[in-house]
Amino acid sequence: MASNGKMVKDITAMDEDFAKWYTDIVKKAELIEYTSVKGCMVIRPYGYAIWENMQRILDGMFKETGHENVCMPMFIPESLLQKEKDHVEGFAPEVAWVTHGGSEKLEERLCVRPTSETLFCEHYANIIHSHRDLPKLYNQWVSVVRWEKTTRPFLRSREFLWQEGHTIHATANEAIEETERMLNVYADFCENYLAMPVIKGKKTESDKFAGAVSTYAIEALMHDGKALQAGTSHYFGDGFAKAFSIQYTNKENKQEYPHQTSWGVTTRLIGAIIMTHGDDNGLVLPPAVAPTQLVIIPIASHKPGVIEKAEELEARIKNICRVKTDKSDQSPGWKFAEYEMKGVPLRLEIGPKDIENNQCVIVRRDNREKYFVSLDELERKIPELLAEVHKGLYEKALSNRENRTYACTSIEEIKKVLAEKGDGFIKAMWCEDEACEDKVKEETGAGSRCMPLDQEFISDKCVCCGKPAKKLVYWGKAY
RNA sequence: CGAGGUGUGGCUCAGUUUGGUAGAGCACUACGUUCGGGACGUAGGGGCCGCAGGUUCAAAUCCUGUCACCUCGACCA
Repeated sequence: MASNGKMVKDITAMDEDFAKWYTDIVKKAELIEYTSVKGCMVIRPYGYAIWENMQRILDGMFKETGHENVCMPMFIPESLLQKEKDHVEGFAPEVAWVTHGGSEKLEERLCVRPTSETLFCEHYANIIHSHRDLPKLYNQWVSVVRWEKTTRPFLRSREFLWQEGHTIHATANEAIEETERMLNVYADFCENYLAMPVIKGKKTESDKFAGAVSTYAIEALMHDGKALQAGTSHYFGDGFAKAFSIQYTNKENKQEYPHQTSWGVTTRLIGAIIMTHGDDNGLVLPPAVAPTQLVIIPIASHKPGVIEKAEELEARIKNICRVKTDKSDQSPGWKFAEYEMKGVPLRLEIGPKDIENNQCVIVRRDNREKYFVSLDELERKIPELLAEVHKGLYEKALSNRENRTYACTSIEEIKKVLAEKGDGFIKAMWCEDEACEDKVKEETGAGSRCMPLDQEFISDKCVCCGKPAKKLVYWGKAY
């Protein structure tokens, strides 16, 4: 029982308060516990159950798109990591090295995987010989390690859980299609299961994944106005294939280099949920991934018949939602606060008065709306309310994003908007010159987030240099 | 790695200026009364005051060193 006291003040306040609010939730909702290894966290059962639900849903989506799960080693020999130049340059600063096996020094040190492209490539080189061997559509659920300097639970930890999809195709087009397909799967997942609206877009050249030809991402806006990259999908071209000598014989009996992709989402999505839906009373979980979707709280449970009725209801509704009954001897008020802190979407109160009237009280977590529901109606009403909670969360998040998205046509305007209205997404045109991209970030603090797939026209001039603009870019401060 | 800050029961902190028996609230344990928004009473358990030296009759408090963590920069799913 970790929860105690009230939440830390207004979440819309300054950065520092927001950070405090966030770390408060991860502790009090019993999502994580810190460890003696800096930047590494224990994901507690409640937090892990959220991840398990995400895994189950995503895995189903991956199977539907024809992907198979595999498992690569945790260690990458240094020579293997170094085969692709851009890739190693991007990751070298943040990898952890294994230098000893037992008491003996290793001849070649091994890095703890920060991502597994190189391992997949080595494997592809072994198994791909003919066009008949393509495509290969793989995915793995593992943890990776990146030796970050500053860390924050779920958003940036030194070890984190993720899924990484890796695919290899005969043609560039097929690989590009795969890259876009998986980006859409992620967007679908975020919007329809996590109730979190996202912007689908392409990263700028300077913001690409190390070794990629192009990187796509979904970007979400947290309710403090900062952007969070919620998932990425990369197209590699044949760069890795060349570096790792992956070749196949095509139908004309010629040697060809295949084209690759990779894509991933991480436990960072849990952080995204906290910062998208959470409020002053704690966590708010989207029903699709909530470990408990409905908690039954008996009122005056010492009185005859109350516990029995609660148990009876639990048995009845356990087939239609994930339900739990709290029979502990805490006071009802304590329990209300506790399950609000933990973000349980629906609360069902059942007490002597209700039993007398053959009804119960159901309260929504997202807006605290109260419903008196006849006990005969539960099977119909509960799924309906869960769907409404999802809808309510999505709409609230969407309107927050819309209210915090500003179209600007000059650096001065960006500065003014950010100063007057606070952080958010800035929509502005760009000439595709990296110098302008850097200058906008330097002067306003807002970096380029992505070039949305749905391009809009705001002006024909670059927000920075005034030369002809080529792309609409979303800019923002990011986690 | 640069700049600031903080280390005192599980948590949040007071006490440090001016050295003199280690404190509070919450949490925890037991029993009883409660129960529709974080209940109440009674009794209890839990500390080398981050660590190491020094000054002193006496150090959480003063001095020196050291370590850890946090915030802000730079880097990042």
